[in-house]
Amino acid sequence: MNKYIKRIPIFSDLDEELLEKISGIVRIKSLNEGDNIFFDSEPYRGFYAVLKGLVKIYKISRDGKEHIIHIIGPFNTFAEAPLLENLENIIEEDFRYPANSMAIEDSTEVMLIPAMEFREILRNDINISLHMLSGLAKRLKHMNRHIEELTLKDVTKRTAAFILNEYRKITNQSSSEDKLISLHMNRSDLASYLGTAIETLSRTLGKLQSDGIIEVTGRNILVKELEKLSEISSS
Amino acid sequence: MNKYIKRIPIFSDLDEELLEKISGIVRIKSLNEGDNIFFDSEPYRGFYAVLKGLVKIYKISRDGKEHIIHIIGPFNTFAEAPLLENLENIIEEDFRYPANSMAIEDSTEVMLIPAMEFREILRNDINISLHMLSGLAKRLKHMNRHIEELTLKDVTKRTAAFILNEYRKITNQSSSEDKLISLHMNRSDLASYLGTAIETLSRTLGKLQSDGIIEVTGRNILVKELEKLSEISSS
DNA sequence: CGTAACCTTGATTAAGATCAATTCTCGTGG
DNA sequence: CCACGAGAATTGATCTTAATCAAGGTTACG
Repeated sequence: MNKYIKRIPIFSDLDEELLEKISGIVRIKSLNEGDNIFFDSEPYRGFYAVLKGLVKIYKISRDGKEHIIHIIGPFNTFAEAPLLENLENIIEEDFRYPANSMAIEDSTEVMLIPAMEFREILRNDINISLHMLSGLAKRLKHMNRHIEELTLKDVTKRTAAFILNEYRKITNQSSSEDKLISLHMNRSDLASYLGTAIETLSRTLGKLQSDGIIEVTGRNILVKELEKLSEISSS
Repeated sequence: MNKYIKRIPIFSDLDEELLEKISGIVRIKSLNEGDNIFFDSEPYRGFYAVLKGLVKIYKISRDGKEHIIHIIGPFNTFAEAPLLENLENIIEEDFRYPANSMAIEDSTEVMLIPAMEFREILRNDINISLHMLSGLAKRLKHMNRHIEELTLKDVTKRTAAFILNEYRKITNQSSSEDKLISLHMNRSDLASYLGTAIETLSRTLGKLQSDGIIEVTGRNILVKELEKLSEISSS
């Protein structure tokens, strides 16, 4: 059995037998930065879980620009919607991935959970479906916040909110005094996720640094004034 | 039994006995435009379904401005997230509504599905949870599109996309030749939903009208050039 | 070292927010 | 039935933010 499978929220708390069954249908894929996972409109195979690394979900606009909608980290799932949207019908051909996805870190690992097989499991186990409900609800909440931020806030506020969020992620899991955040991605991806231009992001980070609130070194950010950062993001 | 209950997707296809049970726990509320349903941070009672009319979900930013995140029409549900997010724990006191909600049409009717009672039903019936999964997945998709639009498109494109979407809703349900769309809401709400200012929306609608693409009369919009509208929204 | 990708900084421009002033609409009471 | 007033919508002028265009500077890696 894959050693990471239990750490994926929707599969936690399942009995061994079921976990074995799921382990039997999944496929692991190793990727490097820039490796594609699926393309927009490609036939739907199933959904994914990130085991290691970082994955971006993005769309390409008419003028060829890339726009990142989500960034998915370890033990989070993505692309479940096509599977869940239509659990009754089995007309598999019509299902397509609704966006593109790509690894944005080297040695990223993802797990494919094939749609057909998983649908059967889902229909027979209420626990999984309850877990998935809870997972989707959390995602909804996260997206609500994202929408809120995109409409309510200017680039500086959005950037501060992002850094703050990363900071909290780190301090939550490791109780070390280390306030150093690693972005794990380049300026281009971060700018796209924050809905701004690379140049604007660069200037914004520069401003936050010259104000003594953060210290930027390449892809690392050291938070110096947590209070001020929080103040900016929610003013 | 409430006559509308079967038209709510998550309750469709359930057997009569279960429907009776659900009917027994829900509460109907009649509202007029401007009537509040719940406030941000208010203790969570349960989720809602719109039976008639229109409801907005919104946040108030620090500077006192209102920002509409969703607009919910008949037979759609809202505020399920707090219930689903934490199905195991019963620590009800910590649950709060994550935003405000208000009726934006006269004689709106909503149905409250109380959290405690419904949780029990959900745990015992796999059909409901599968339906809810499918409902949430659709919502996710819709939100994805909304995020996409907010980041990818300028106000004109967003406005065109909105009108196009309303147009399709109408032509899907009634096969009449009537291309007249009713907004069912004032400029302020629409502007907020589209993430722009009232004045900008007004100018944008004016421009689309003077270009002969639509015809605006108060809250009604007549689509004159469907092709061009579609062209604008996706250029 | 050399080159390409990445990042930063500067100057200019465009979209849309904001402020301000009218006009329109509609409900109410004389 | 008309006049009035308030809220809603439009129109105009100005200002701000951030996108775009352009040029250097840094870093990583063969």
